[in-house]
Amino acid sequence: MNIGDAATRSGVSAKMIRYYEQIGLIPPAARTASGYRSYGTSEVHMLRFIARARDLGFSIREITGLLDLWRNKDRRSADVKALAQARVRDLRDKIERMQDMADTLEDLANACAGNERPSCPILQRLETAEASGEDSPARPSRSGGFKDRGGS
Amino acid sequence: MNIGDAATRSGVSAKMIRYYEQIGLIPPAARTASGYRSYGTSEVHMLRFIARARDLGFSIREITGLLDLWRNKDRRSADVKALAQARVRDLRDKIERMQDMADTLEDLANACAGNERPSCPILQRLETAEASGEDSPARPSRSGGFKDRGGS
DNA sequence: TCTGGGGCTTCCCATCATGGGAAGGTCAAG
DNA sequence: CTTGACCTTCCCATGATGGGAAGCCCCAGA
Repeated sequence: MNIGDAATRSGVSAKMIRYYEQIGLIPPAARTASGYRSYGTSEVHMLRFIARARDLGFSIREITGLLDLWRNKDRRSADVKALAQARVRDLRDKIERMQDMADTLEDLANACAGNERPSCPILQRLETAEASGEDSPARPSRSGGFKDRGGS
Repeated sequence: MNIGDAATRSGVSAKMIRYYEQIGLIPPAARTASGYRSYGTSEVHMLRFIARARDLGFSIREITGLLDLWRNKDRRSADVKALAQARVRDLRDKIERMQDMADTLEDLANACAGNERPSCPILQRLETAEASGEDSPARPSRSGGFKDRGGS
């Protein structure tokens, strides 16, 4: 089948299939006499594998490793497990920090009166708490200033 | 203080500070007579806010809105509140999707023996699609939303 | 047999956030 | 005054992905 069919069947865009081939993630596809890429079910299979892994947040680099494990008869499940667990740790950590920020943001919203008066108390607190400039931008003398040599 | 100090104090690299200024995320810094950018504590504070938001996966566009929340004091508090609440909803939604993903991966990892034998359900699962629900036919759609920059 | 439209090819460009590095100006300590 | 760390701008690269142009190919319909 042509690349378009392979794309719709695998869920990987034709552009991406060519890209994956170009960077060596997948081997070069067979070509028809006129130069069209030609795919079979095993290629589509592999592309689906890649699509799934991308969906789960694996980077291309990680997928390279997964593909190696997948294609290798001697693959060790421990390697696969370690990869997945690393991703999970990564995600859990990120989720935790996102929850922190969501909570903060929610507090901020709840502290707002939500009327037509300007300024939320928390916003003011944030500003005045830290906004006290100390250094002054070194005023005059030396008219030298600033050259913008030739930029666009 | 100079950009280097601001960078180390905020956790945003000097490169990124200039970039943020260039794209208008932060206002142009004051300049010394010789052209050096000059920062005060409020700028550092703002940069730290940005760093945290970036770390949590907010896009620059989203951070623009978040910054308006606490930087723009002339806003009606109702607007501030609505904006904050919208962000919170977005955040909770993303958290939920990330949790789904983490759960799926964790299940897969737990089902993996993690030994020298080659059978690991993760690989089979990846082969046969359906990691966590129906998969949409021709729509690649890289699990919407959160960015996964800089991982393990 | 011709023709039109859609699919295929490669190539270049854009994105977003980030970093590397070059070429040159500035500053502060020795 | 020299030196080395720091700053300035500008250009280029990355990783994944998409957009689009120029040109070739294939098949169905007239």
